[in-house]
Amino acid sequence: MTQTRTTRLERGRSALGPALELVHTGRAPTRAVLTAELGVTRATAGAVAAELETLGLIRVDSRPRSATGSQGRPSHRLSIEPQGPVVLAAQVHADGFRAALVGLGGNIVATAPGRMTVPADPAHVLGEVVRAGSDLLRQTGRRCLGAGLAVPSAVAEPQGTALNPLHVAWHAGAPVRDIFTERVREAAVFDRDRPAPAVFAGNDVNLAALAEHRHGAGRGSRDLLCVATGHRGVGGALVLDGRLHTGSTGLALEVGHLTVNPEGRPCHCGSRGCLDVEADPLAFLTAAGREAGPEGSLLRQSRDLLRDEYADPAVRAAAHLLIDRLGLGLAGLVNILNPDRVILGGLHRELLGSDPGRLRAVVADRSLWGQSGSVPLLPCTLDHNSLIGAAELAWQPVLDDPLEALTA
Amino acid sequence: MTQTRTTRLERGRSALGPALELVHTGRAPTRAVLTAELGVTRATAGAVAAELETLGLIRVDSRPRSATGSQGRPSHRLSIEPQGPVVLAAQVHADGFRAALVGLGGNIVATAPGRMTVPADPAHVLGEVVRAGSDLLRQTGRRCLGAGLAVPSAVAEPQGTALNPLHVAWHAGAPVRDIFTERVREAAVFDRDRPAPAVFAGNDVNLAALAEHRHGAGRGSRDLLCVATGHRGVGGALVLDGRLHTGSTGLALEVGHLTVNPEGRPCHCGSRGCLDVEADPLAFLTAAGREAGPEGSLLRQSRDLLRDEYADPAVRAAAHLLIDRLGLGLAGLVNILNPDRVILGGLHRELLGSDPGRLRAVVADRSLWGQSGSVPLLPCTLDHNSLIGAAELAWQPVLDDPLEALTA
DNA sequence: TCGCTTTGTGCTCCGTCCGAACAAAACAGG
DNA sequence: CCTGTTTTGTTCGGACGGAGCACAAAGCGA
Repeated sequence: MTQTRTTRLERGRSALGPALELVHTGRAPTRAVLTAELGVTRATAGAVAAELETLGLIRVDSRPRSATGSQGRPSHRLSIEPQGPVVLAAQVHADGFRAALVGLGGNIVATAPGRMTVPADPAHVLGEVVRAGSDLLRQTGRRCLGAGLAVPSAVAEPQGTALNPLHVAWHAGAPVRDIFTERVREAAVFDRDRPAPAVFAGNDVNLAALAEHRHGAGRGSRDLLCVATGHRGVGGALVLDGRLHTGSTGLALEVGHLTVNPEGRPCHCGSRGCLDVEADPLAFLTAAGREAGPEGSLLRQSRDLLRDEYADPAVRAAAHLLIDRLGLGLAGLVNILNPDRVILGGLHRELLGSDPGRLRAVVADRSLWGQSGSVPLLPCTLDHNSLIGAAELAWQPVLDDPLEALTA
Repeated sequence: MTQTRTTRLERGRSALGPALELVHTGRAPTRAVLTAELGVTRATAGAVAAELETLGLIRVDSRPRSATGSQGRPSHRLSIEPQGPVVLAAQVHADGFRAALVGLGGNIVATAPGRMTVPADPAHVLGEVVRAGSDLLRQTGRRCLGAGLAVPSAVAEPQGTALNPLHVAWHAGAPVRDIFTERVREAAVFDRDRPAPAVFAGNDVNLAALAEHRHGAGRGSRDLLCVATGHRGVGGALVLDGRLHTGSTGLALEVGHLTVNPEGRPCHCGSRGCLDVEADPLAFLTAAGREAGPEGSLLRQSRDLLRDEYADPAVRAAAHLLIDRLGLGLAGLVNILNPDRVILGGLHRELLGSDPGRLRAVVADRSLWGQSGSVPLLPCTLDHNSLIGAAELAWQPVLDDPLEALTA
């Protein structure tokens, strides 16, 4: 009897995956740098780069367009193949969705927005999302290697269900990953002659953090904390060693119920003064004495207020109040997670911009150890970071083992 | 010119390390299981086991003492070589220290306690520790492959300094790792003809968690949270995928300043009602209306009280109060970290034992998502878990690459 | 005793990457 | 323009870890 091999240590034994990841994240602009980053010989790096080019994933330019200025033979330049394959990425938000085709390197190749004025059930919304995506695929004629979805809700793993999809009026526990998978398969978006790739879904803040880690403000971080607020509530995410930390059931970094104001208003969780109700756009508008508009416009409304009426003492006071509460929450998270960098998205990004010194001071004051207190606070820098993060999820199998993903 | 190799992807390319780790943690009792766990062929597993035996680390018994009951040829049994090499492990606590020689598998081969009645500076204490350890080595004649130290303080990385060594009256920022390293090198504890191995230091709760993960209540967990209290303050630790998560500067899981009682007593951190002052032995004794003894006996005093006088309504009320506060803190941590298991040490272990239902209910009630609420809460099971954890730290290089660590 | 099942062992083969020698492409200086 | 220097790319042989296969060994059950 022959032996049954249980593939366990099998994943990505060659340097192909790491090499692609280096080009993907822009850390290997030339073959010489790739050689150094991989820690292999020039011969190996050359073979690896050639194979990735053969697979149609990267481009190797032997004619460097510009002299580097340094001595020696110029190295071949490496870049993502602009006509290469894409993945289907989508983001669902309070009042609509956005579908896109995203290439390696976080390049958005094509994108299409969609609006939904009435709350619609997930099956309908995701059907529209996939229809928009497959339209884009037909128009561009690209090959599609995977699909990823960002939703404004915690996503339970391994089920792939949306647990608190507040903004989109779906029922708690909606199996968004399975629905999305089904719609994508129906649309016949992938190569017909090969096994269909896995389809992914994740929380939008988590995916924003992942995208920022690979292509934005989080580049180079080994221990990245991201905190962001959209319209209601506060979300968090942690990227450890380049991988999203989702916890054992996908529910890690649900930071909304940290206590930041013991005398604060009651929260639906039973406590009071939670970050969720003390540091989101609604809290900001209330603190500034403004009337809150419809749910899907709270972020825009807050952002406009902060930018256009910062001279108004009430607005400034509200900003300071939110900064202080956010700072308290961040300090608690820094004490627990000890990240090497913190990036802020949504309204928190604007608050940081409005008074960086104040927020840094609060965090430094309330987190232990001066060293942790000096953790850098940075704004998110990518447009559509959740969308790009959804694409990262879909690209991951290719990054892990390009050969397997493309030919096996 | 020949190429300069920068060793980067070099670590542990063969299956030797993973195999040793499986035997070390008891997950590979036989060669057949080892084959399955490694996901390699029987031939490879056989070669690997033989090599580990040659290195003197494990024992391969071809004569199984007991029939397995199942059909087929009985597999060779694998076990840690009882006469194999050891590491020097030590733990410093409020009123003394303990030195030990620890083999693979978490086996304490020899141990020696030490007492210090007056606060002593770290250089003196660690000198005594190493003296005790090298005495043990001389008595047993074992080969020593590394050294690890557990201290009741956060340890900053990569400096290896003790940031808040409250119980031992050392100055904040004492370079304990360097001092320990120096003393160990002076004592000529390692093989003379080989480069001296690295020496490690870590926080005692962190190391307890690591030990429990490999040999105790945390076995098999991928996402283990540990919370414990000794005499004063509360410590936390997280073991992710079998590795201690220390954060970017070693200060992760400083959980003492989570707010668990908004109206609580002020804490030195500037806030009030912190876990540190609301859920440690001192808080328990105070709540029970008892006079607190000397610092180094608070845990014993609390434990005795809980065991012997639980009938006393004041004691029971104090226990319930602490359980409620601890539960609030655990719920916050569960929301942030989403562990698959929580283990409790020190007084928290006893509190769990005194009323498991109450603590589980509080955590379930205050952590989001019923699913996370049902995260298992378990007591620590190992004696001297910090000590064994310190040994784990010292064993890690051997587990990562046995060949390199033993012969290179 | 004879199958049946499971595990251990001895070979060959293959893929990945190292190491070294050599070639190519730039710059600097005369 | 030519030459040496520097840096990078290329080619080829070989080491090494592990797969795959055939066969042997060691237990159970009838």
